[in-house]
Amino acid sequence: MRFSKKSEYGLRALIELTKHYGHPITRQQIAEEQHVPIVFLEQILLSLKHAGLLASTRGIQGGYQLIKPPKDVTLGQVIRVLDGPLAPIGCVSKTAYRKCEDCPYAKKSYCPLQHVMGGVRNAIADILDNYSLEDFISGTRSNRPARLGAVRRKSERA
Amino acid sequence: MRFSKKSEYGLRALIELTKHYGHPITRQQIAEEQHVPIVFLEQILLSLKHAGLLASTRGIQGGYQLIKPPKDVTLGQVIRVLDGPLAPIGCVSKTAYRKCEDCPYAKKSYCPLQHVMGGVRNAIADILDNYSLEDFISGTRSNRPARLGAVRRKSERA
DNA sequence: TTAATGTTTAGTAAAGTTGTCGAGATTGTA
DNA sequence: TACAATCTCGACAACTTTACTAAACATTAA
Repeated sequence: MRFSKKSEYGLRALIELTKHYGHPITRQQIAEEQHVPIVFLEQILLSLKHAGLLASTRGIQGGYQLIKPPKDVTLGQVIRVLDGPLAPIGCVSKTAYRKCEDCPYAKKSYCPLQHVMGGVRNAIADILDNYSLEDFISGTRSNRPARLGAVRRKSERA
Repeated sequence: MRFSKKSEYGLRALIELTKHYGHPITRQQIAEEQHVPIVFLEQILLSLKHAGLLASTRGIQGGYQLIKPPKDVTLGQVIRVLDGPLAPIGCVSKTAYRKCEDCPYAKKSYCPLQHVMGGVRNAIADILDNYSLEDFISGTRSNRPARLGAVRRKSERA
Protein backbone atom coordinates (compact mmCIF):
# COMPACT_ATOMS: atom_id res chain seq x y z
CA MET A 1 0.00 0.00 0.00
CA ARG A 2 2.64 2.50 -0.91
CA PHE A 3 2.55 5.73 -2.75
CA SER A 4 5.02 5.76 -5.64
CA LYS A 5 8.19 7.79 -5.90
CA LYS A 6 6.33 9.81 -8.45
CA SER A 7 3.91 11.12 -5.85
CA GLU A 8 6.65 11.60 -3.35
CA TYR A 9 8.82 13.58 -5.75
CA GLY A 10 5.81 15.48 -6.97
CA LEU A 11 4.90 16.56 -3.47
CA ARG A 12 8.47 17.50 -2.69
CA ALA A 13 8.58 19.56 -5.88
CA LEU A 14 5.41 21.30 -4.82
CA ILE A 15 6.99 22.30 -1.54
CA GLU A 16 9.53 24.20 -3.55
CA LEU A 17 6.99 25.65 -5.96
CA THR A 18 4.83 26.79 -3.09
CA LYS A 19 7.76 28.50 -1.41
CA HIS A 20 8.33 30.41 -4.63
CA TYR A 21 4.67 31.01 -5.36
CA GLY A 22 4.35 33.97 -7.71
CA HIS A 23 7.38 33.51 -9.92
CA PRO A 24 8.81 30.61 -11.91
CA ILE A 25 11.65 28.35 -10.86
CA THR A 26 13.51 25.88 -13.08
CA ARG A 27 13.41 22.13 -12.87
CA GLN A 28 17.08 22.29 -12.06
CA GLN A 29 16.49 24.40 -8.98
CA ILE A 30 13.79 22.02 -7.83
CA ALA A 31 15.89 18.96 -8.56
CA GLU A 32 18.84 20.30 -6.60
CA GLU A 33 16.86 21.61 -3.69
CA GLN A 34 14.87 18.40 -3.27
CA HIS A 35 17.32 15.81 -4.59
CA VAL A 36 15.07 14.47 -7.30
CA PRO A 37 16.41 12.97 -10.58
CA ILE A 38 15.98 15.80 -13.01
CA VAL A 39 14.62 14.05 -16.08
CA PHE A 40 12.12 12.08 -14.08
CA LEU A 41 11.12 15.26 -12.34
CA GLU A 42 10.34 16.80 -15.70
CA GLN A 43 7.75 14.12 -16.47
CA ILE A 44 6.14 14.78 -13.15
CA LEU A 45 6.03 18.54 -13.65
CA LEU A 46 4.50 17.98 -17.06
CA SER A 47 1.75 15.85 -15.57
CA LEU A 48 1.01 18.50 -13.01
CA LYS A 49 0.95 21.10 -15.73
CA HIS A 50 -1.50 19.09 -17.82
CA ALA A 51 -3.64 18.71 -14.75
CA GLY A 52 -3.85 22.48 -14.54
CA LEU A 53 -1.82 23.02 -11.40
CA LEU A 54 1.32 24.50 -12.93
CA ALA A 55 2.22 26.87 -15.73
CA SER A 56 5.53 26.83 -17.53
CA THR A 57 7.45 29.44 -19.46
CA ARG A 58 10.16 28.56 -21.92
CA GLY A 59 13.44 30.17 -22.70
CA ILE A 60 15.88 32.00 -20.56
CA GLN A 61 14.29 33.10 -17.27
CA GLY A 62 11.74 30.34 -17.80
CA GLY A 63 10.59 27.69 -15.41
CA TYR A 64 7.52 26.29 -13.72
CA GLN A 65 5.19 28.00 -11.33
CA LEU A 66 2.13 27.17 -9.33
CA ILE A 67 -0.94 28.81 -10.81
CA LYS A 68 -3.41 28.14 -8.02
CA PRO A 69 -3.27 29.63 -4.54
CA PRO A 70 -1.52 27.12 -2.26
CA LYS A 71 -4.52 26.94 0.00
CA ASP A 72 -6.71 25.78 -2.88
CA VAL A 73 -4.58 22.81 -3.84
CA THR A 74 -4.97 19.69 -1.73
CA LEU A 75 -2.56 16.82 -1.43
CA GLY A 76 -5.39 14.55 -2.49
CA GLN A 77 -5.64 16.30 -5.84
CA VAL A 78 -1.92 15.99 -6.42
CA ILE A 79 -1.73 12.34 -5.53
CA ARG A 80 -4.70 11.45 -7.70
CA VAL A 81 -2.99 13.08 -10.66
CA LEU A 82 0.27 11.25 -10.11
CA ASP A 83 -0.81 7.95 -8.59
CA GLY A 84 -4.43 7.48 -9.48
CA PRO A 85 -7.36 6.96 -7.09
CA LEU A 86 -6.82 6.89 -3.34
CA ALA A 87 -9.23 4.03 -2.78
CA PRO A 88 -7.64 0.73 -1.75
CA ILE A 89 -9.95 -1.30 -3.98
CA GLY A 90 -11.83 -0.32 -7.11
CA CYS A 91 -15.34 -0.83 -5.81
CA VAL A 92 -15.00 1.88 -3.15
CA SER A 93 -13.48 4.57 -5.32
CA LYS A 94 -15.56 7.67 -5.88
CA THR A 95 -13.44 9.01 -8.73
CA ALA A 96 -12.73 5.72 -10.45
CA TYR A 97 -15.40 3.28 -9.37
CA ARG A 98 -15.08 -0.15 -10.85
CA LYS A 99 -17.55 -2.84 -10.03
CA CYS A 100 -16.07 -6.09 -8.79
CA GLU A 101 -16.00 -8.55 -11.62
CA ASP A 102 -16.49 -11.82 -9.85
CA CYS A 103 -16.95 -10.96 -6.24
CA PRO A 104 -19.64 -13.27 -4.89
CA TYR A 105 -21.07 -10.32 -2.97
CA ALA A 106 -21.28 -8.09 -6.01
CA LYS A 107 -24.95 -8.80 -6.49
CA LYS A 108 -25.90 -8.86 -2.86
CA SER A 109 -26.83 -5.88 -0.80
CA TYR A 110 -23.84 -6.08 1.49
CA CYS A 111 -20.17 -6.86 0.96
CA PRO A 112 -17.88 -7.11 4.00
CA LEU A 113 -14.80 -6.09 2.06
CA GLN A 114 -16.49 -3.10 0.54
CA HIS A 115 -17.69 -2.03 3.95
CA VAL A 116 -14.25 -1.99 5.55
CA MET A 117 -12.41 -0.64 2.57
CA GLY A 118 -14.91 2.12 2.17
CA GLY A 119 -13.99 3.19 5.67
CA VAL A 120 -10.32 3.11 4.83
CA ARG A 121 -10.78 5.15 1.69
CA ASN A 122 -12.74 7.76 3.63
CA ALA A 123 -10.12 7.97 6.34
CA ILE A 124 -7.41 8.57 3.76
CA ALA A 125 -9.44 11.05 1.73
CA ASP A 126 -10.51 12.92 4.86
CA ILE A 127 -6.90 13.69 5.54
CA LEU A 128 -5.53 14.29 2.08
CA ASP A 129 -8.47 16.22 0.66
CA ASN A 130 -8.42 18.60 3.59
CA TYR A 131 -4.72 19.20 3.61
CA SER A 132 -3.60 22.02 1.33
CA LEU A 133 -0.18 22.97 0.07
CA GLU A 134 -0.30 25.89 2.45
CA ASP A 135 -0.82 23.52 5.37
CA PHE A 136 1.83 21.31 3.88
CA ILE A 137 4.67 23.77 3.97
CA SER A 138 3.63 25.32 7.24
CA GLY A 139 3.34 21.90 8.80
CA THR A 140 -0.01 22.59 10.40
CA ARG A 141 -3.43 21.67 9.25
CA SER A 142 -4.53 25.23 9.81
CA ASN A 143 -8.00 26.30 10.80
CA ARG A 144 -9.99 23.50 9.28
CA PRO A 145 -13.32 22.79 10.92
CA ALA A 146 -12.76 20.17 13.60
CA ARG A 147 -13.65 16.55 13.03
CA LEU A 148 -16.51 15.02 15.02
CA GLY A 149 -19.27 15.45 12.54
CA ALA A 150 -18.79 19.18 12.18
CA VAL A 151 -19.19 20.57 8.72
CA ARG A 152 -15.96 20.08 6.90
CA ARG A 153 -14.65 20.52 3.44
CA LYS A 154 -16.15 17.71 1.49
CA SER A 155 -13.94 14.68 1.17
CA GLU A 156 -14.07 15.12 -2.52
CA ARG A 157 -13.55 11.91 -4.29
CA ALA A 158 -11.23 8.90 -4.43
CA MET B 1 -2.60 3.19 -3.51
CA ARG B 2 -4.27 -0.12 -4.02
CA PHE B 3 -4.22 -3.32 -2.13
CA SER B 4 -3.29 -6.24 -4.35
CA LYS B 5 -5.56 -9.04 -5.49
CA LYS B 6 -3.55 -11.19 -3.16
CA SER B 7 -4.87 -9.32 -0.14
CA GLU B 8 -8.33 -9.18 -1.57
CA TYR B 9 -8.44 -12.90 -2.27
CA GLY B 10 -6.84 -13.63 1.06
CA LEU B 11 -9.49 -11.69 2.92
CA ARG B 12 -12.25 -13.30 0.92
CA ALA B 13 -10.78 -16.71 1.71
CA LEU B 14 -10.74 -15.81 5.37
CA ILE B 15 -14.42 -15.01 5.25
CA GLU B 16 -14.99 -18.59 4.26
CA LEU B 17 -12.52 -19.98 6.78
CA THR B 18 -14.11 -17.95 9.55
CA LYS B 19 -17.56 -19.21 8.66
CA HIS B 20 -16.25 -22.75 9.00
CA TYR B 21 -14.14 -22.07 12.05
CA GLY B 22 -13.45 -25.34 13.83
CA HIS B 23 -13.11 -27.71 10.92
CA PRO B 24 -11.07 -27.74 7.70
CA ILE B 25 -12.31 -26.85 4.26
CA THR B 26 -10.51 -27.44 0.99
CA ARG B 27 -9.01 -24.87 -1.32
CA GLN B 28 -11.54 -26.00 -3.87
CA GLN B 29 -14.46 -25.13 -1.65
CA ILE B 30 -12.97 -21.73 -0.96
CA ALA B 31 -12.15 -21.12 -4.60
CA GLU B 32 -15.66 -21.97 -5.70
CA GLU B 33 -17.43 -20.10 -2.98
CA GLN B 34 -15.38 -16.94 -3.45
CA HIS B 35 -14.51 -17.17 -7.15
CA VAL B 36 -10.77 -17.10 -6.65
CA PRO B 37 -8.32 -18.81 -9.09
CA ILE B 38 -7.48 -22.01 -7.29
CA VAL B 39 -3.72 -22.28 -7.81
CA PHE B 40 -3.15 -18.67 -6.86
CA LEU B 41 -5.35 -19.16 -3.84
CA GLU B 42 -3.12 -21.98 -2.72
CA GLN B 43 -0.10 -19.69 -2.57
CA ILE B 44 -2.06 -17.29 -0.48
CA LEU B 45 -3.23 -19.96 1.93
CA LEU B 46 0.34 -21.15 2.27
CA SER B 47 1.51 -17.67 3.19
CA LEU B 48 -1.18 -17.40 5.79
CA LYS B 49 -0.21 -20.78 7.12
CA HIS B 50 3.44 -19.79 7.42
CA ALA B 51 2.34 -16.68 9.22
CA GLY B 52 0.67 -18.88 11.81
CA LEU B 53 -2.94 -18.07 11.03
CA LEU B 54 -3.97 -21.33 9.39
CA ALA B 55 -3.32 -25.02 9.82
CA SER B 56 -3.61 -27.56 7.06
CA THR B 57 -4.21 -31.27 6.99
CA ARG B 58 -3.31 -33.37 3.99
CA GLY B 59 -5.04 -36.28 2.37
CA ILE B 60 -8.63 -37.08 1.92
CA GLN B 61 -10.79 -35.10 4.36
CA GLY B 62 -7.98 -32.58 4.52
CA GLY B 63 -8.06 -28.86 4.03
CA TYR B 64 -7.22 -25.58 5.71
CA GLN B 65 -8.58 -24.18 8.90
CA LEU B 66 -8.22 -21.07 10.96
CA ILE B 67 -6.28 -21.77 14.15
CA LYS B 68 -6.87 -18.51 15.96
CA PRO B 69 -10.20 -17.28 17.29
CA PRO B 70 -11.72 -14.95 14.67
CA LYS B 71 -11.87 -12.10 17.13
CA ASP B 72 -8.11 -12.29 17.65
CA VAL B 73 -7.16 -11.91 14.02
CA THR B 74 -7.23 -8.40 12.62
CA LEU B 75 -7.42 -7.38 8.99
CA GLY B 76 -4.24 -5.41 9.55
CA GLN B 77 -2.34 -8.58 10.40
CA VAL B 78 -3.62 -10.33 7.32
CA ILE B 79 -2.82 -7.51 4.96
CA ARG B 80 0.68 -7.08 6.34
CA VAL B 81 1.36 -10.74 5.67
CA LEU B 82 0.10 -10.61 2.11
CA ASP B 83 0.90 -7.07 1.01
CA GLY B 84 3.59 -5.78 3.36
CA PRO B 85 3.44 -2.69 5.54
CA LEU B 86 0.38 -0.46 5.61
CA ALA B 87 2.38 2.75 5.66
CA PRO B 88 2.20 4.85 2.48
CA ILE B 89 5.91 5.70 2.61
CA GLY B 90 8.80 3.86 4.23
CA CYS B 91 9.79 6.53 6.73
CA VAL B 92 6.46 6.36 8.59
CA SER B 93 6.20 2.60 8.86
CA LYS B 94 6.32 1.14 12.34
CA THR B 95 6.84 -2.45 11.19
CA ALA B 96 9.20 -1.75 8.31
CA TYR B 97 10.75 1.63 8.91
CA ARG B 98 13.17 2.76 6.25
CA LYS B 99 14.91 6.05 6.52
CA CYS B 100 14.61 8.30 3.49
CA GLU B 101 17.77 8.03 1.46
CA ASP B 102 18.07 11.46 -0.02
CA CYS B 103 15.20 13.44 1.38
CA PRO B 104 16.51 16.91 2.13
CA TYR B 105 14.52 16.87 5.36
CA ALA B 106 15.98 13.60 6.54
CA LYS B 107 18.48 15.30 8.82
CA LYS B 108 16.23 18.06 9.98
CA SER B 109 13.87 17.86 12.88
CA TYR B 110 10.74 18.20 10.79
CA CYS B 111 9.63 16.78 7.43
CA PRO B 112 6.29 17.91 5.97
CA LEU B 113 5.80 14.71 4.03
CA GLN B 114 6.54 12.54 7.01
CA HIS B 115 4.09 14.55 9.07
CA VAL B 116 1.15 14.09 6.72
CA MET B 117 1.92 10.53 5.79
CA GLY B 118 2.28 9.58 9.41
CA GLY B 119 -1.27 10.73 9.87
CA VAL B 120 -2.44 8.69 6.94
CA ARG B 121 -0.69 5.58 8.16
CA ASN B 122 -2.29 5.97 11.59
CA ALA B 123 -5.73 6.46 10.11
CA ILE B 124 -5.40 3.27 8.10
CA ALA B 125 -3.91 1.26 10.93
CA ASP B 126 -6.54 2.51 13.37
CA ILE B 127 -9.18 0.92 11.23
CA LEU B 128 -7.50 -2.26 10.11
CA ASP B 129 -5.80 -3.16 13.37
CA ASN B 130 -9.06 -2.82 15.26
CA TYR B 131 -11.17 -4.75 12.84
CA SER B 132 -11.22 -8.49 13.49
CA LEU B 133 -12.36 -11.36 11.33
CA GLU B 134 -15.35 -11.65 13.62
CA ASP B 135 -16.29 -8.04 12.89
CA PHE B 136 -15.53 -8.70 9.26
CA ILE B 137 -18.06 -11.45 8.70
CA SER B 138 -20.67 -9.90 10.94
CA GLY B 139 -20.24 -6.57 9.20
CA THR B 140 -20.08 -4.58 12.40
CA ARG B 141 -17.12 -3.28 14.25
CA SER B 142 -18.48 -4.71 17.46
CA ASN B 143 -17.93 -3.22 20.87
CA ARG B 144 -14.57 -1.59 20.35
CA PRO B 145 -13.76 1.27 22.68
CA ALA B 146 -14.92 4.51 21.09
CA ARG B 147 -12.52 6.83 19.36
CA LEU B 148 -11.80 10.24 20.89
CA GLY B 149 -8.72 9.43 22.85
CA ALA B 150 -10.28 6.65 24.84
CA VAL B 151 -8.10 3.64 25.47
CA ARG B 152 -8.24 1.45 22.44
CA ARG B 153 -6.56 -1.61 21.19
CA LYS B 154 -3.13 -0.46 20.26
CA SER B 155 -2.74 0.41 16.64
CA GLU B 156 -0.08 -2.19 16.50
CA ARG B 157 2.37 -1.43 13.75
CA ALA B 158 2.55 -0.56 10.07
C1' DT C 1 -3.43 -49.33 -3.40
C1' DT C 2 -5.59 -45.38 -4.82
C1' DA C 3 -7.58 -41.11 -4.95
C1' DA C 4 -7.94 -36.80 -2.83
C1' DT C 5 -5.62 -33.58 -0.91
C1' DG C 6 -1.67 -30.30 0.39
C1' DT C 7 3.76 -28.86 -0.74
C1' DT C 8 7.25 -27.01 -3.23
C1' DT C 9 9.80 -25.14 -6.87
C1' DA C 10 9.81 -23.06 -11.12
C1' DG C 11 8.43 -20.27 -14.58
C1' DT C 12 6.05 -16.45 -17.04
C1' DA C 13 3.22 -12.82 -19.45
C1' DA C 14 1.63 -8.39 -18.61
C1' DA C 15 1.79 -4.29 -16.28
C1' DG C 16 3.82 -0.82 -13.46
C1' DT C 17 7.82 1.81 -11.73
C1' DT C 18 11.63 4.57 -12.29
C1' DG C 19 14.02 6.29 -14.76
C1' DT C 20 17.26 7.83 -19.46
C1' DC C 21 17.98 9.82 -24.27
C1' DG C 22 17.67 12.82 -27.89
C1' DA C 23 15.73 15.83 -31.17
C1' DG C 24 13.11 19.69 -31.16
C1' DA C 25 10.49 24.40 -29.94
C1' DT C 26 10.52 28.75 -27.63
C1' DT C 27 12.35 32.75 -25.58
C1' DG C 28 15.46 36.57 -23.69
C1' DT C 29 19.64 38.72 -24.48
C1' DA C 30 24.01 40.13 -26.75
C1' DT D 1 20.65 37.65 -36.14
C1' DA D 2 22.84 34.26 -33.27
C1' DC D 3 23.10 31.93 -29.17
C1' DA D 4 22.26 29.84 -24.92
C1' DA D 5 19.00 28.54 -21.58
C1' DT D 6 14.98 26.60 -20.95
C1' DC D 7 10.75 23.73 -21.66
C1' DT D 8 8.35 19.76 -24.83
C1' DC D 9 7.53 15.39 -26.35
C1' DG D 10 8.01 10.77 -27.63
C1' DA D 11 10.53 6.76 -27.35
C1' DC D 12 12.60 3.29 -24.83
C1' DA D 13 14.83 0.37 -21.35
C1' DA D 14 15.99 -1.85 -17.03
C1' DC D 15 13.93 -3.55 -13.20
C1' DT D 16 10.21 -5.04 -10.11
C1' DT D 17 5.68 -6.58 -9.04
C1' DT D 18 1.40 -8.83 -9.99
C1' DA D 19 -1.24 -12.52 -10.97
C1' DC D 20 -1.04 -16.27 -12.36
C1' DT D 21 0.11 -21.64 -14.38
C1' DA D 22 2.70 -26.17 -14.52
C1' DA D 23 4.50 -30.06 -12.83
C1' DA D 24 6.56 -33.18 -9.81
C1' DC D 25 6.11 -34.67 -5.20
C1' DA D 26 4.41 -35.94 -0.25
C1' DT D 27 0.80 -37.33 2.85
C1' DT D 28 -3.32 -39.37 4.39
C1' DA D 29 -7.96 -41.99 4.74
C1' DA D 30 -10.60 -45.52 3.08
